[in-house]
Amino acid sequence: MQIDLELLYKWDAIVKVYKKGEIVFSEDMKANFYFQIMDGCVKMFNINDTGKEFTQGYFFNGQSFGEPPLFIDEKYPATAIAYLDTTIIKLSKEKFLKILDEHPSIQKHFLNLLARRIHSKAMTSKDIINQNPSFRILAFLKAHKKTDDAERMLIPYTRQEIANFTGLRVETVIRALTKLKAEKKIEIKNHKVYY
Amino acid sequence: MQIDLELLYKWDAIVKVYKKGEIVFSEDMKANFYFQIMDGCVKMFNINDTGKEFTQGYFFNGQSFGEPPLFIDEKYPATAIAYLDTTIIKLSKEKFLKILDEHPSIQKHFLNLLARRIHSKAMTSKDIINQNPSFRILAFLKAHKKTDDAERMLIPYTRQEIANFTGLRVETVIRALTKLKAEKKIEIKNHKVYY
DNA sequence: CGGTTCCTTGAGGATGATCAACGAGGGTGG
DNA sequence: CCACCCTCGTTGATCATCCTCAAGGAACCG
Repeated sequence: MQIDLELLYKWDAIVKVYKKGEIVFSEDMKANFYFQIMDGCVKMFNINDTGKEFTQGYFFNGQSFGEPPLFIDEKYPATAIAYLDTTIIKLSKEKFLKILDEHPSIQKHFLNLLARRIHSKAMTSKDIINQNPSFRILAFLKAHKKTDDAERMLIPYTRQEIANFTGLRVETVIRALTKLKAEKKIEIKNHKVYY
Repeated sequence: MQIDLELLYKWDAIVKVYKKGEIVFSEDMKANFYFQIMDGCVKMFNINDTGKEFTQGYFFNGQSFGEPPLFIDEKYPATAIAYLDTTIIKLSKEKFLKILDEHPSIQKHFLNLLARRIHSKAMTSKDIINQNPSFRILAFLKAHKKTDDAERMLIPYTRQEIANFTGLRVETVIRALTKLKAEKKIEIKNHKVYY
């Protein structure tokens, strides 16, 4: 949970429901609001000239997203859409910045949040750029399995979604997964991937 | 300039000179220090299994680098080396965090810094992943020319360095640059690239 | 000058993208 | 309950792009 809901309400935050597929903000738009998910899921992504998607990330219950441009007066580098029907609480940029000023602990919280995001973006870049399909996918699986548990866990993404995260095509993902299965790096049961 | 030198000295920061090519920290190392460049240049990069480099970024006079892991107890995601003979002032993690606690304006400064870094990493990813060589290079040139000036400016990077930034091979960069020159998107005079 | 680093070009090859077709599963409405 | 549809997964064949390898040239520096 990022900012306490009580506090957000006190500052006149408004709650809005986005239908699945609805755009929350678009690439190159000016950033005017702080967004925090109360329920649902949001996807951030880019589309290139040929229509191929690159997924920057998914955000879930309690998480905020699209904050960096609020701090630095830059446009959004990606588009955010509701991946499911999603309830979002939003607060104007000015009030958000004021809350940070008045609550050092919240400011510190965002410092940590942004640090984690940079770290994960740096990891993502190095795990995709210059790497072969199997490596990219394995790195993706590792990153999305927070725990270091030895035991296998179900990966809740479709092959297309994995492709969008890794900059590959579906067919390439499928063929790489088959190879990884043969190498016992993953399991596939009933078309579901376990890592 | 990040943190005032006087303040750093007051907290017993130490100054160290790194010879060109010397490693400041390595990928997967624990983060124990805050680093700020007094003079010189530092490169952050990763090397993949086949020895190919991906450059995460260069840092110059007055800039700090490698801060995110200080906030979140993570290992460094990349290696930092002195690109030139470089003088760096370093402060222990604990004292760095204490300075932030005691100086809200500095904390805010880092919030802005990290926001800028995330933004730029998001841009880099979308400009590399799923994009063709010319597009990647053009995006790189645009990003490294801060000003929006119409006039051309000299790009101070070798073709190999551009390749390392964009995830391409030197030969591919050279061939793409030739094409871009023919399309008048860049100029090349005496082997030097202008954008 | 001699050496080093950087740039350039060509030929050939490998990898992942593309295109096309089909199969499997799950949900919905008649 | 079955038929249909829609999304997701799968496979094979072909293609294009970028990488690789090899060789040599240009610029720069002590």
